[in-house]
Amino acid sequence: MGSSRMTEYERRRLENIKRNGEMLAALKIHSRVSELSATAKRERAQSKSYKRTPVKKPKTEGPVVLRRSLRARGVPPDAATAGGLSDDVDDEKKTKKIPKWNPDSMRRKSPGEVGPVAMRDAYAGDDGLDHKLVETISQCSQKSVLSEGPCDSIDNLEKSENLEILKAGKGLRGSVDVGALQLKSENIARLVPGRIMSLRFFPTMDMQMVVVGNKFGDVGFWNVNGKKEDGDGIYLYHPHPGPVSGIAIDPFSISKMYSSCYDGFIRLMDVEKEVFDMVYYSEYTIYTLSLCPHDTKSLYFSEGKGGVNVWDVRAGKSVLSCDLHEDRINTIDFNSENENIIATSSTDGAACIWDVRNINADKPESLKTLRHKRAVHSAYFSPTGKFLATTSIDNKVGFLSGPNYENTSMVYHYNQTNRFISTFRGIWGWDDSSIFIGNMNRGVDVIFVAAKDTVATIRSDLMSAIPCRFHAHPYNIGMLAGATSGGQVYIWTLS
DNA sequence: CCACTGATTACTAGC
DNA sequence: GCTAGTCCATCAGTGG
Repeated sequence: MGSSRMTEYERRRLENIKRNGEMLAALKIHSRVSELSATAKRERAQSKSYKRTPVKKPKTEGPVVLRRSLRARGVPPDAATAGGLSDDVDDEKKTKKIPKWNPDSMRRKSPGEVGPVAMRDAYAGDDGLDHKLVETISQCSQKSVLSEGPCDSIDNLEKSENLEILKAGKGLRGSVDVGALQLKSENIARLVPGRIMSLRFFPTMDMQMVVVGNKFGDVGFWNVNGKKEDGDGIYLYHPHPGPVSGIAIDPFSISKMYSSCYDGFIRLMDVEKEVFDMVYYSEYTIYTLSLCPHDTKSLYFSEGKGGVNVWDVRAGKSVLSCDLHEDRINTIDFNSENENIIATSSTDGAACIWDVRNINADKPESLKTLRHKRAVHSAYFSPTGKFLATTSIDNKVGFLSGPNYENTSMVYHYNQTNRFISTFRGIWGWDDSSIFIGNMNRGVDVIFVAAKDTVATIRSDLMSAIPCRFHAHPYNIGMLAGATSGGQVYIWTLS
């Protein structure tokens, strides 16, 4: 590499930075929200943060063997070891390659083995609070059982559509003035080290609990109302050996939380048994995980290059396994009005709507396909199910509408994140009016369907990083969580 | 068709 | 405050 090449490289790099700066500047003009804070010194709000045990000695184990997705290599499912727990422990597991750039994954015994892991063994904090999370969730589930419903606050609701929605395990609906969403300093915390890949609220009104999964296989919990003596309600676990790609909590039993991992594992955190149980393991990379809302024994997840698997947790077997896309599937979402209808988004550039009762595994045909010019990173149905919103790195957010989703509209949104920032995914709030989506200027853009445009940007001086993954609290209208690639979580509230 | 290479440039940990 | 390290994303370009 000669010095003249370096100079040329440096020049191109500066040009790129300048060009991106101009793009951001254009975005700023577009936004109707004050940009006063864009260059202002940001206050660091890090009073709350995860705590972990000291780094254990890195253990070098045996010969290094790289596991690769068989599906990605075109090996048919029969030839793979995909399947349930009856399969023998894969020897490769014990010699799994530990990336040298990831000291975090070496700090303790990696739970990359088949079988249950006790929650206390997976606890990664050093504060002696390893049982506090169990107590908190148990108390909450106890209440739910007594009230014979998802929670005991149903009586406080108007006897309306919302009651039915709650009983069905769905989220509540309602409109929110986005201008009223506030980010308070006590609602910011760092839950895990490194990049957050998945984020969920616990579906209950009895507490405000978020859980995140990061790139190192850590899972962090935050009881937002947790007391200071309880570690601010922040608890860190390490149940997976690699990136946590999906989290799903049973809306009828919040003591059951599923999580998936790039390394092919699905575990069930069962608070009653106090273990991270092994539910599924295969050679394929699992990119996303979803729980069927009305049939919570059915896990839907994506495998390898374009595959979808539907796993019956009770029976311990697959009820459907087929290739729906040409490349990795990034999200699977259920239509709340008709839960036989799902939407998938894929790196192959398509977002598809399917009827799960009618998928021919040999020749699957979608009800509807929306094509983007590049990879699609999410496809989510609106709260009523009447719209589908897609997010693609082709800098478009797509909306499908109409009785058969025959109407398409594309809205410009800058979706270029670099390799250190997770991709943006536009998520719905509590009604069909708009979606929330991160932007590279440390804000949350609100795109209104009717306006086909970004009509507001939520910003705060307290945000020190880009929020890229979001979840709207299913039962607490106006409570929005955003996660960053540095392990932080922001929670906006209405008051 | 696939495998590989190179560029990208936000954030945090740690001095 | 500043700097080094990050490296399981993604795309474009290449070479077989």
